[in-house]
Amino acid sequence: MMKHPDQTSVKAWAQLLKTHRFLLEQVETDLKTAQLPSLSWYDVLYELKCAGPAGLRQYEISAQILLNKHNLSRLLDRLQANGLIRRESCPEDGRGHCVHITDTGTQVLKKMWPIYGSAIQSHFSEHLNREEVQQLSDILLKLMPTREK
Amino acid sequence: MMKHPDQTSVKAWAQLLKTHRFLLEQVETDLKTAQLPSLSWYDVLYELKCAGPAGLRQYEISAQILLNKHNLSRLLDRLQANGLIRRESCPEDGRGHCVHITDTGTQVLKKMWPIYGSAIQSHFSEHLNREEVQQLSDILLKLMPTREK
DNA sequence: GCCATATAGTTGCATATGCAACTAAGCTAA
DNA sequence: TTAGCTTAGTTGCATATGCAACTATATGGC
Repeated sequence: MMKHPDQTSVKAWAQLLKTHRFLLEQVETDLKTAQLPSLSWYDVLYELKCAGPAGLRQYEISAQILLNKHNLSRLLDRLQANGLIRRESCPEDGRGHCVHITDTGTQVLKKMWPIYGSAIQSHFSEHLNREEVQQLSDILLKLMPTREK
Repeated sequence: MMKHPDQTSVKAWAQLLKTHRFLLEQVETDLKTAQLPSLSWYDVLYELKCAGPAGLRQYEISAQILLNKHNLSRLLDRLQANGLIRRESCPEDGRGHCVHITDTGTQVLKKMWPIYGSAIQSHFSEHLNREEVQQLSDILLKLMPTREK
């Protein structure tokens, strides 16, 4: 026997989908207008930047940005073709690759942030007060799986 | 001069993207497992169902589900090819079409809801209390453009 | 060591999306 | 009326995504 959600929950869910779609479109448009790559590129470059010189394995990036491995593989192809990342063979695991951000990649990341940041500001933060931002963040976090050790 | 978002806002924004991606994947998987069509089909069918016998113009659907016209056009192609909707020429406007849901479409919608509903329940509502659901809904709504008359 | 099985990543194919150009019909105003 | 602009919807092309099958290496039991 399946439990079904109440009306309020359904509305909230629908609102989540709709608002997300709306905001994403705004932000992507801002990036495109500034002739910058899309968010998915930013995500990968950002993770690699945070990882530092050690780089990341593909499955780590995959887990981090919630993109499945086949799509990540091809996203990395594109990034590599544009010289923003480098794949190196992995000493500890012959199957895998260590992915590193290149200098060009770092520069692209630097160029993207002002636009991306101000898009977040103007489409998102500007419409909420401190408390709302915090509440939203907390609630969304509760919907994600708890990371077991 | 561009204003930039504070750290908390950026975290909340990132959480929005991530949680959305995570939940969508869960729900789509549930639908696929039950051998049902994807959410985008549901969205269209649902809007048409609500519209009743008068049907909807494509631009109305487009505005409602925030899907641009070219993609909607092809989504409708697929729905029509599967016999779930009907496009009729529009008496008031020779350029446009009136889109109607078929009986088959209504049946598909009916079959989808139990799965979709219980997916919303298990991946979404179940993890939040009443107050959180309401807060989330309200906050998300504030991020959407205010419908001017 | 050797087999079965699991994991990392890639590739082929079908489908979905974004963008720009297009057709066709309505609207406005001289 | 008709010329110029706008709107509704479709189509071609490039790109992105999902799914399943594949290669290659690693791991665990015997």
